[in-house]
Amino acid sequence: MVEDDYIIREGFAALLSQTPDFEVVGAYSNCEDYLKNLANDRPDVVLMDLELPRMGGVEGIERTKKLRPQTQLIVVTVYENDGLVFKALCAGAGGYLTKNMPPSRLIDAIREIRQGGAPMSTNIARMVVASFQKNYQSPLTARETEVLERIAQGKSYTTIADELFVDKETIRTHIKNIYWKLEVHSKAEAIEKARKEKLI
Amino acid sequence: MVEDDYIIREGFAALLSQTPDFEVVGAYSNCEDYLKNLANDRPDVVLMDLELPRMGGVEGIERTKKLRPQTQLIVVTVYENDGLVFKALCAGAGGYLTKNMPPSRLIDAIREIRQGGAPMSTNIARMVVASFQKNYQSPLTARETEVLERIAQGKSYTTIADELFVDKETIRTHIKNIYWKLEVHSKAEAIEKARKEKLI
DNA sequence: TACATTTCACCCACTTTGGGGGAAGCGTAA
DNA sequence: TTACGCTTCCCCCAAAGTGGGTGAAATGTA
Repeated sequence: MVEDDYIIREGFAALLSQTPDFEVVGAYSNCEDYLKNLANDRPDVVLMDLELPRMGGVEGIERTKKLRPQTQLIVVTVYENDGLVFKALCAGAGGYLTKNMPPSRLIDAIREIRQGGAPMSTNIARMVVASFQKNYQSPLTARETEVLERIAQGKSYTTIADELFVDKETIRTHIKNIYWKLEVHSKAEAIEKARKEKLI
Repeated sequence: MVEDDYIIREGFAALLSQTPDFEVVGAYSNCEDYLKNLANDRPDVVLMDLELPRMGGVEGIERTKKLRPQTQLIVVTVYENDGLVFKALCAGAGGYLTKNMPPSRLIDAIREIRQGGAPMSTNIARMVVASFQKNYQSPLTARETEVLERIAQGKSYTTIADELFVDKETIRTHIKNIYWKLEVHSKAEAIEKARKEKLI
């Protein structure tokens, strides 16, 4: 466990220690000490806070996965901020809980991740699923979206024209209209804006 | 509810009907009939099977979201296939359950999605979270990965060179090495392969 | 009828791309 | 020490791609 708040850390440790089949092999207040002992502690599951002194939790997750890939990490934090959630998951977190949960949820979550699951708080799960879904009120037409998706795959105008069975000039017209609608002037800008607004 | 198996459909309908606060406004064996009655039924939550005669479940989800965006959909299926799961979520599913669950899970899931959650079976949640994570044994170096990520953002060699504070020629060398390692000969192929193998 | 969408055409100038070659400095591991 | 991989930079070439401009016809829909 890595958690800088003494009260919470000891509380969790006490809870887990008295649970059958659970053993707390380490409880640290910062990532540096935790990583130093990672090879010795050999944890199955790590509970990781994100707001930590010096090295942040996301970097702690990354380093853990590099040093000991089989380690499972569950983020336990107060942050429900989009960016942080996805950074933590990309870094290798296998679960994400917010601190407003009943303590029993922690026990369940650890069992769940050991059984091949991905324990998440309600809101986090929704954010994760929503990240797959497109914006339903796009300024782009169906055809333009189709073109932009292929642009985002790195395809050239010629390739796209062949795939859609139209002339290269048609694709160029679509691109011009896309740029005008998105108020951009290049592929990179268009892709960035489209991804940000979930148009593709 | 859209479910082509009579036994399952009637079983679920019976279960839900006798649960307090729940009302079954429609139980269909195919998407066509379901969509025809969608405006009339005005469901809060739809349980959607994926293997259906004629129109598939994924298209059913898409059409539902276009006709009535506020509708919440939970996929209930036997398929745990990667492709289908992500297609369903991209199409607009807000939850995904596999049929090997206890019936009580269905009730919980409907309550969960109404409270802003995203109910998922254990394995599905893991697949979804895993989709954010990179391949830890990439053939590419850190620098090459950095370059390829920017290529996938549609940036030109010149732009990438400026961002990384190196010469355009350096980027060209990296690209050549990336192409050689991935055994590809163009941007589009490199992006496709890198995304497929989760190198970026 | 008016409008949006989709399709195609031609002009220009500039950049990008993929492929070939070579090389120097750096650190690490055999 | 040697060898290797990584990162950096340089040169050549030809083909293709890109962004911007203007115009227009066919379709369907409100």
